[in-house]
Amino acid sequence: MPFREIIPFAVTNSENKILEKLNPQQLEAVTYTDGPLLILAGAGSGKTRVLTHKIAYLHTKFDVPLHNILAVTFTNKAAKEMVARVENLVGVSLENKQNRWVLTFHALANKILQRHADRLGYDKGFVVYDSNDQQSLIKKIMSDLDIDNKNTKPNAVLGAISEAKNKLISPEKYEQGSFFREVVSKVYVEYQKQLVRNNAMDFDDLLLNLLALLRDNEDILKKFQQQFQFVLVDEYQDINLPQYMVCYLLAAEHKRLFVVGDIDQNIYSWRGANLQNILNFEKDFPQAKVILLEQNYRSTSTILNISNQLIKHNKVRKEKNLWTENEVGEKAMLYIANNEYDEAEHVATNIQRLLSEKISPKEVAVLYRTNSMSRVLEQVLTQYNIKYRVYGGFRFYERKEIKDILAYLRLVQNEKDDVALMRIINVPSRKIGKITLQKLIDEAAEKNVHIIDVITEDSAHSLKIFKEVITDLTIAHREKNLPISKLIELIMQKTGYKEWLKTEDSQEAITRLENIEELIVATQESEYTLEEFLSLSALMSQQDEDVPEEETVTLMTFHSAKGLEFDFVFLCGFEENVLPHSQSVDIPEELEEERRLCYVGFTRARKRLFISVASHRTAFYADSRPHDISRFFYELPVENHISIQVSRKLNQFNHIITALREDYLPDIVMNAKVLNSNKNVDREVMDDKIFFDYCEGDVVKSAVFGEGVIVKTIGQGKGISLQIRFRNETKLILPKYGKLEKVR
DNA sequence: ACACTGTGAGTTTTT
DNA sequence: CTCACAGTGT
Repeated sequence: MPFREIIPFAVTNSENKILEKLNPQQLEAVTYTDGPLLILAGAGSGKTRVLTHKIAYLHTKFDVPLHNILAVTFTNKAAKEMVARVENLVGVSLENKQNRWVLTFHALANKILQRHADRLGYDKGFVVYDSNDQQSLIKKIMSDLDIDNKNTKPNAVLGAISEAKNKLISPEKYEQGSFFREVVSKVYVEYQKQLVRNNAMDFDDLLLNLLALLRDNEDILKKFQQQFQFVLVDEYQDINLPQYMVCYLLAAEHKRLFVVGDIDQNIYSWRGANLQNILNFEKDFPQAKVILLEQNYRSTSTILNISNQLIKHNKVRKEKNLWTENEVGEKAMLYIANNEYDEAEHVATNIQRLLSEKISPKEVAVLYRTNSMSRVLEQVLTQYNIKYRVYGGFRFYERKEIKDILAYLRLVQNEKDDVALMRIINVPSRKIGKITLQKLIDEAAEKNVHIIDVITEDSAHSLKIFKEVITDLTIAHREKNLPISKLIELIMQKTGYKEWLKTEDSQEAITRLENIEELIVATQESEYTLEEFLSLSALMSQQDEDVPEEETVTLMTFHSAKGLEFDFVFLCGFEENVLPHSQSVDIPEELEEERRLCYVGFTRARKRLFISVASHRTAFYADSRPHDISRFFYELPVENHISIQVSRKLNQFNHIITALREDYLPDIVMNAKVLNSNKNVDREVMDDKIFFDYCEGDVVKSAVFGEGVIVKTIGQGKGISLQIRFRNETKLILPKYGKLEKVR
């Protein structure tokens, strides 16, 4: 029976508040309750709004208790925001975490499993292993199995195992077929065994175990199916197979599964997110209703047109037509820089200009494809005195000292946690070296017990002391029921960690102490049990940390920008082999993902887009290499949408300019000094190759061939060609085409 | 046990 | 180039 017929209510005032200001499609999406619903929500079309209003609507109109509504997101940040917005709408606090079911997939799994893990053979207080813990366990296993970790890298093995897990392939069913897969297969079996032995789950296990729990325990499944009368899922395009199955199972009873997603914003398929789940929604749920949210409230029509044109080139998608009533706004700017420093200076000067126009730095974001690109930007922004914050770098909970303290806490809570023990048995130094530890590991493996168990009366003094400390802490925790902050202080004291850092007396040690102090303060306010705190800290990322609201510009990767929006967005490195990334250009599916990534970048901007290209870029070890403009450029509407500007440091024979000028000449604004290059040549232009006085015997450096000596010069000025002897070969080079630097 | 040196590898990363 | 780690030397 359709849900709305069960409990008809009159329209109330609060309901009005919830439903007003929604457009017709949003209204339909919010009020539809009859069955499975797929909401295809374009960028900036009010997807979070629909989700939160839907929860509020169900609660207010039908009196559905909030704990009967499950809302799943991918990030803590999204969950947090959703909670805040629902609270605001219904005027009720969702404070009670027991009854709050607006959370991430992993938090959902953790919450259910902490209650029922015994059904799967785990103890109650299992711990969650983060990627660092995973890595150390894999390394330990590979060393146990005598696998050479030079040729087979632990990280690659871990990746393969995770991939298998996401495809629901168990260790037993893992197909071998190659040397690498053989290794993975062996490690996988052992890895899984040891996780269970350590009473630990990795991120993938959380989902797999939740799935197993629901699949194999009718009573538990029924209980949650009945509890969750409504299941809402955010970012459905990013869902993987286990997540999909969890949703399917939980919603099987009431069939009220409401999912929101945007195929064009799937950028995590390399982590197991599978577009098929959203593409097949209507097949999986034949009675499903589909609603398209196509009105964009975020960006200018210029930005939207550019984005739409780009994403049209993808084959794997569902056609939609994102439109807006917003104004046309300013044209996007495409800046062609000489190199990455030039690019960064362009970014910095433009930010400076924006800030001088009283624009808040919080409304400015600088996006790039790879983290390594942030270095030059940071350097130049610092020079320009522009305050910035790099989003996504190190997580607080990933700092060494924090992980050490957490490892102690974990050991106190679960002495089976061998990975935690291995981490801190010699931190601070107790003169327990690799050899000693390896002996313990081997002995434990032999007797099939945990490392701590093989430390006995007969063990070395240092080992006994260590075990004693852990036992003391455990007793203190169990019997005195200490709050976590007090327990951390006790750990600092008893383990000598505090003493160790204090005697070190370096700036680094001081920072570490401060970080631990911060952790103590943070835990003072929480009422979590140790168990809850530990799983929570593993499921936390830096995006969730409460960073004091500062007036700074934001730097981040395209990936981390998803879900955010800014008035002004700078997209750096709009180049072949950067965006699309070199490792994606040959694979059609990955190329489409790169295009989606670019689309995500574009659609972050509300008011104006600044795109930049560096005609030369230094990557890692290599010399500065010529880069071509991204193929995506040729997919954009340039006329009326993009104004192209060229750095004064470039000459008109630059490879990018030559490639572009026929088509785009009218749009290109070359710097006057370059166009009038014969007069008034300034230093920057002098530095550039075509005005160079080349002589025989000069040593020059080519980006492609390295250093060489000029053997012969032919011609003069711009048209000069040079015969150059490089290390292994002699080449005829026309300096106007390739980058050539004078060495001496 | 620890410090030093040489080698190799280096997209993206919601949890 | 720069970081991480394995291997060597004291």
